[in-house]
Amino acid sequence: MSWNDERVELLKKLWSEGLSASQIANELGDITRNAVIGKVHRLGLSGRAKTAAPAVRPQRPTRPENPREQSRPQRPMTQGNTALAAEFDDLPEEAPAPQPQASGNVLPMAQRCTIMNLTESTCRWPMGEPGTESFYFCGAKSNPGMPYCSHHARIAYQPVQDRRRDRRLAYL
DNA sequence: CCCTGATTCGC
DNA sequence: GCGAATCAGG
Repeated sequence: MSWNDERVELLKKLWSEGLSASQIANELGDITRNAVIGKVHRLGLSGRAKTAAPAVRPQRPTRPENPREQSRPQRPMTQGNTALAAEFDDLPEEAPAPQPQASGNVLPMAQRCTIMNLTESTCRWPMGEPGTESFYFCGAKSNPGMPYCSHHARIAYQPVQDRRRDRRLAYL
């Protein structure tokens, strides 16, 4: 399949809505996320919702030799749109009761992810003993719609893991 | 290991 | 222009 106007338009829409490349690829069908990303770049709509400027120069270390290295002019990077209003669609009632690990040594207080530090995208896997000073949260990056990071989500939802990222595609 | 976007380059 | 392969990272 190729990029007709409809597909490009849908791509723009979904991309601006904050869907990931693979989600969009999945939606368009018969296309990979690489194709989507490539198209996005060609269309010049890359770079949405970045918090800080990483400023890492690309650098392709192991590639077939590249004779002339051209200096790259540091793109201005106009980014906005930081917040993607995330709503809790459904925190599962079948909430797993993860067993907190009672370990001897815990993170220093300064690094702990407390309830105050939790955001939409921080893993809420409890660590330490609840109700005590040693209690905190995993705090790693959680997956969209999930209260846990991918690691802990695996532990949490072992048998049934039906729901995925298809919720928002229901109306299409 | 799952995922994310970014980049390069042969086609 | 296209996108697989690759890179860098969460």
